[in-house]
Amino acid sequence: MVKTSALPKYIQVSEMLIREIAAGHLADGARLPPERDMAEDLGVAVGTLRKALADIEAKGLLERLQGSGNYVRHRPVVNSVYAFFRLELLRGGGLPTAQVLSVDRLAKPADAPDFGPDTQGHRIRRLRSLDGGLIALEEIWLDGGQRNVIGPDDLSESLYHFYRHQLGLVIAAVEDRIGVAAMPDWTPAAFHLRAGQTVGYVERSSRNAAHEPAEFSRTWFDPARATYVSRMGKG
Amino acid sequence: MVKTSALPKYIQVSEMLIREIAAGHLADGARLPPERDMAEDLGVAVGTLRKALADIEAKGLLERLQGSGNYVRHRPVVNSVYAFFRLELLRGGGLPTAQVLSVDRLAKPADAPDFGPDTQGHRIRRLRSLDGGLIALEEIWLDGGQRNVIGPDDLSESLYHFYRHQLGLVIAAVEDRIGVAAMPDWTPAAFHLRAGQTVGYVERSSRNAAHEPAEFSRTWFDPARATYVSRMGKG
DNA sequence: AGGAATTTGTGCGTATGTATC
DNA sequence: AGATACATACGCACAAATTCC
Repeated sequence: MVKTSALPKYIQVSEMLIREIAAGHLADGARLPPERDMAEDLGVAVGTLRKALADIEAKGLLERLQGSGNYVRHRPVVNSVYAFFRLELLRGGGLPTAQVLSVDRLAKPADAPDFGPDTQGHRIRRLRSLDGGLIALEEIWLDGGQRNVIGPDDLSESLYHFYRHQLGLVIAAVEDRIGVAAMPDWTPAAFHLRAGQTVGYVERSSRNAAHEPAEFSRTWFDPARATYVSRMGKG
Repeated sequence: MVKTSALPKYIQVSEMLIREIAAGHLADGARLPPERDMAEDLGVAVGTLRKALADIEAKGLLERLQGSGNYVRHRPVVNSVYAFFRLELLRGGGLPTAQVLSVDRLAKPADAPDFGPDTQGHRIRRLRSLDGGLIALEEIWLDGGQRNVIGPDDLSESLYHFYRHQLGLVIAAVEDRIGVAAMPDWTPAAFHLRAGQTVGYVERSSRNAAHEPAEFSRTWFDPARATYVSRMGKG
């Protein structure tokens, strides 16, 4: 029995449009076609498209003006609890993208905190960029029991949609520990920093809705190009 | 010519419900009637009510659970935003103390972001410890208009007690930017690190209840002894 | 200046999907 | 397994804001 359970249409549409913006196909300031035309082209109802556009607006990538149109605004993508913890360019903002380097099923590292019952884990290594410039290296660990096999193709744009819909995992709480560390020995040649260099370092532990450890990650970021931002409170 | 143009229904509904919650007519944890029943009672369409409920949820006063119901969440104010941001020993925890080094009224530094209208500011420099061991240097700036004179004796252990009771200042939101920097040139001889050494660095901007910039601080911490911790989410 | 055309916002009703109890 | 309740999706009509002739 196959469990398909596709994402809601309005999310498919909003992610597609966000990718279009991120890829530069929709330039900053560009005006989208009228909603009714777009909806017809995409084969969805106007209300569905409007919900997608409202999502994109909430992420700060779109400005919607009654009587005028929908305008692309290049800004950082924001979602859920992760809105409060993110890497930004030193001047603020930056459009984030990520590239998966490898996905492996390995024994858990001894120095990692608990993130599930299994003795093995899935290790995902990613290169992270802001506005197209490399700014961080990232290693994410998921418990081996979550799934037998994960391939790079499973991880499209949004890691958290993969968690949510492929693993049934909803991140309910995160704790970040920020400090200073040396770049790891797997730093790719493409990166502008070398193994051993001192950089900013973030260790994250995530918990699922039942408050059980579910994810562990470490991020090494270039403090000359990016800063780590936490926000809390109103507005 | 009078322009009446009543507010949209969904806003009228959400404001009415928010007043009900604020007045205590809807207790914390209370479950609202099913959406169809409420919509009928209020004389609006289900979609309109749902839009109102989504607004209230966005304000944090309501939790919407598919298949279960809509639940009132009475959270007047987050009383301690600082609970989520703190320095800890590497092994976790540690009892925090602070020692005021100096308090001066000076022209604001050029590289500081906005923290009030005045051209001068109060600069507080502190040594911070965990379990008695020095772990950080801190510099806090308050707007000069807050008060004419601040002496070291005004600042006992709790800086936020001083803000609250002496200045009438309630911190409603904070943003932290974390990275790597060099120890400043005013590093006291008593500290175990020297000026110029690379350490962890936090810049904090705080806002008062009116969302106006109110405080600015920078903290240099020893990454070999302490880590900066952010928490977000349930639990 | 003004009015028509365009475009997004609001509101309604209904059918179906999905999670919870 | 069935009932309940919220989520998604569709389509339509009209209002409000902007733009353009």
